[in-house]
Amino acid sequence: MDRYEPLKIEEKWQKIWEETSAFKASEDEGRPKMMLAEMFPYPSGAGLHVGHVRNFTIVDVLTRFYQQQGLNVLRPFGYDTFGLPAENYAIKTGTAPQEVTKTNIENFRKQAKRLGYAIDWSREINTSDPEYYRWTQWCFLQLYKKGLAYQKESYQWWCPEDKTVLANEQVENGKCWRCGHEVEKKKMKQWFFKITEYADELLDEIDNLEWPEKIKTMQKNWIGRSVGAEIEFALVAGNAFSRPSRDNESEESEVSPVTTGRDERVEERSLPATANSITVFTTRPDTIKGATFIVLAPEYQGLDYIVSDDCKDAVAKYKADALKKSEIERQENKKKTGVFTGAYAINPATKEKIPIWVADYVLAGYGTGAIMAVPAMDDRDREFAEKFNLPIVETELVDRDLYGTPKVTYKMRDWLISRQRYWGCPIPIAYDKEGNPHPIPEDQLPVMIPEVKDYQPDDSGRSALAKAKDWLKVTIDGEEMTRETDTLDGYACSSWYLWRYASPRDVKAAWDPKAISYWEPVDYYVGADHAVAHLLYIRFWCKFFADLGYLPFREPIKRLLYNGYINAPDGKKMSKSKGNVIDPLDVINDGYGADTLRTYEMFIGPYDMDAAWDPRSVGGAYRFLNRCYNLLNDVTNANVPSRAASPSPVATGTARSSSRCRAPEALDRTISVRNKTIKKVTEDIHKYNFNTAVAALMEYVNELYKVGALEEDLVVLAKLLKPFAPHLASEMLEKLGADDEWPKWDEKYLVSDVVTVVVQINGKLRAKLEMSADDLEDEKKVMEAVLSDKKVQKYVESGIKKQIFVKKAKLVNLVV
RNA sequence: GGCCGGAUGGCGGAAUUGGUAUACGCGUUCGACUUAAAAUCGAAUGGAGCAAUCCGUACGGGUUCAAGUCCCGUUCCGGCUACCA
Repeated sequence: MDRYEPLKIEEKWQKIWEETSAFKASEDEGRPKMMLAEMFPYPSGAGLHVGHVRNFTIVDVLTRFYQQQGLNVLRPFGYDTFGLPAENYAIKTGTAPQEVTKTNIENFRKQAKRLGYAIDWSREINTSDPEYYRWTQWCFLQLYKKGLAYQKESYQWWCPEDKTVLANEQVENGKCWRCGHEVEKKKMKQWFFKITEYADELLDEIDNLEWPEKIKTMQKNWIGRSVGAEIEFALVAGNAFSRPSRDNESEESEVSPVTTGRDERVEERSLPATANSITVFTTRPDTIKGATFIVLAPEYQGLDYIVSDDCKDAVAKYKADALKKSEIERQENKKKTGVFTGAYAINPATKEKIPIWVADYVLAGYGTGAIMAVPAMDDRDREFAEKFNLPIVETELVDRDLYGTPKVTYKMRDWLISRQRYWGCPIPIAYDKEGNPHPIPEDQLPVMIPEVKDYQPDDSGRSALAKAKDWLKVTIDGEEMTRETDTLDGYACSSWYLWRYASPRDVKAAWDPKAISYWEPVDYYVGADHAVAHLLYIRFWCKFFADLGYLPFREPIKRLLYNGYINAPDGKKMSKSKGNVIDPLDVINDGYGADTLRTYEMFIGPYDMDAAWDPRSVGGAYRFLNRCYNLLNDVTNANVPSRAASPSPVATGTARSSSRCRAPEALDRTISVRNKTIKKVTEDIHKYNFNTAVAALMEYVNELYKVGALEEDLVVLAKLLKPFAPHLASEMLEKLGADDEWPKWDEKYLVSDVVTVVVQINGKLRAKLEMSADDLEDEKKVMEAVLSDKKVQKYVESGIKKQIFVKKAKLVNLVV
């Protein structure tokens, strides 16, 4: 009698899948398609994480489920390889990131294969492969041509110690995540993508997506559309037209690092600088009669024009203080501060003269940087008014359009894509002698990443690309130019990779229109991160390339599944420094095998909730698969004496070709359970309830252990098991001589002849009666049976006030 | 501060959407097999009680024949966001 040896079985099937290219997909107009993908991983040196396994296994369960249902399924795989870790490693060791990346990919691929994923390996992609990033550069040029890639001055986080720009998430409490040095803002000319151009469509189409509500809400909030009005408040003559004595232009360019604390939103806006009026933005123009003062942001451009002489010093001091305050200080201290400018404006609705104040609770980067304060309606305005004794008047509402012009504003800013880093996709731009940008001609792509010896960035604020002196020189249309040394944000590389999967080896185009229109949009996209950034950027690019005619759809992802994290047994995040990391390969190699690991991670809890790893529960998944294997043994070796140590009915009561071993009732019961299981597992997978699908399979196996298994029971078991434990299931199906076609259930086996009726007295369970299903149809018969029950009679001696019969629930409730 | 989720045995979690609370798994206990252990198989397992029964889904109310599920209030926990006018 053989034992369940997962590593042996898994090696065998992985070899078969590899040699037969079992999951290679190709377009077939005659068959319905299904495309699934996970958010492709960054191949770190640490290899696969149990979190990857959960993510990839969800995709794999769905992939195999639909394969077994006969769909033409594409499940590709790729690597998101640009990024800081490889660059840091290069700086530390002098090893080229290309080398590190190559090693890491090989390791990831090997590990993913050990998990038995149904991947079409011929479609593997890697964003740092020149054959890939030439098309990333092509995408950039399309955006550039349409004016959606542009340059402007902007402030960025800068670590003076590491001499590098930092992304927002690399700044922790105002300090560099690597060296702990306090970061500062540095003004640099930066490239942006004009995502705001698509703000409305990105927002409006969210509601049509089959995405988790959580993600949809986050995207809506991020875009942050506010419908309101801009209203002009005339300044009171006398203080309105005095030009400031000194030229403040130079000062303006030094100050006003307007930031919002959000990624990629470091930016300043061109603020209105009118000298005789102030334009405010409000979502409540109807409350204008309650506007008793105006507040300007400290950075408000033109502020100096309106300040009265006696207030100049106070305003200048307040402004200087506000600008000196760090981001953290401004975020932490929410107490209202501000100063009077000495100026007044006229409320167009009430014709009242109202004072103009400066306060840092008004943000320069949003709206016009000026607000009309309605303390009777707005909590912040009220707090400010109370603190500075400004008038608070109850307001009657007026028509919204009476005094202003309708205006829509967004919280979302354009996407900053410049990175002063070596290990990224070079921006395909060169500058002429005057410093004007020129696109690199498409036939000169890719702009290769130059080889350098030293990857460390320096004080110049330029990436290490600047050190490749020869590479910097380029001739375009006979003119000598200098290349851009910034690289693209990694999110640019991942904004189109799903389309590359359709024709990954295409040398003529980024993607093949025919292949794209067959496979995409993606049916299922599964990930645990990037709720806003990546998932918004890819939607943006999709709309852009649809407008250009390159894509036949405007939304790239039909259904999104957002899975939870797997934490350490103590409930904390796994991390190398805490030493609580579970290595999935260790779990496999310990003898449990990949099927156990996969099944366990699907059983661990609802897929979208965080879960804590429980080493002991892994054994539970293993025992379950072991029981499946033992059933297989019993059925295929029916004439062999039973396991010596196991006098279970399975071993003694089953035979390959005979149902005589089971009593007729047991046979009926098994048919019913089998059909119920098919239904439950099928419906659960459709609802992504992978944990209860596995539980249903466990129940099924428990039942087969009790009453004995027939060949047909095991064929069904193996088919249903295959998405979760494909190696074992394949082995079972092979031994049973069956295909893997997804089984169907028959409703007629789901209804049983005998039903249990529950009797409640005053809502409390008091008795259970067995009854024929036919009798249940007749309320009179049911009540007769209920009232003749001795236990029930005991409770109803005092008489029945009311009786309720619920057929659907097979329940009777008696009120006494 | 705002928005969105949660709270069920010793633990992870089920519950047909108002109808038998605790499926399935882990753990624990007992039994079988074994020289023994592991593995495997079987049984039990919310709490109190000899029992009949009573109490149990964070807490306090309510609606209902019937509430884990619906409504009102409270307390914790998690996520996102953070003065966005």
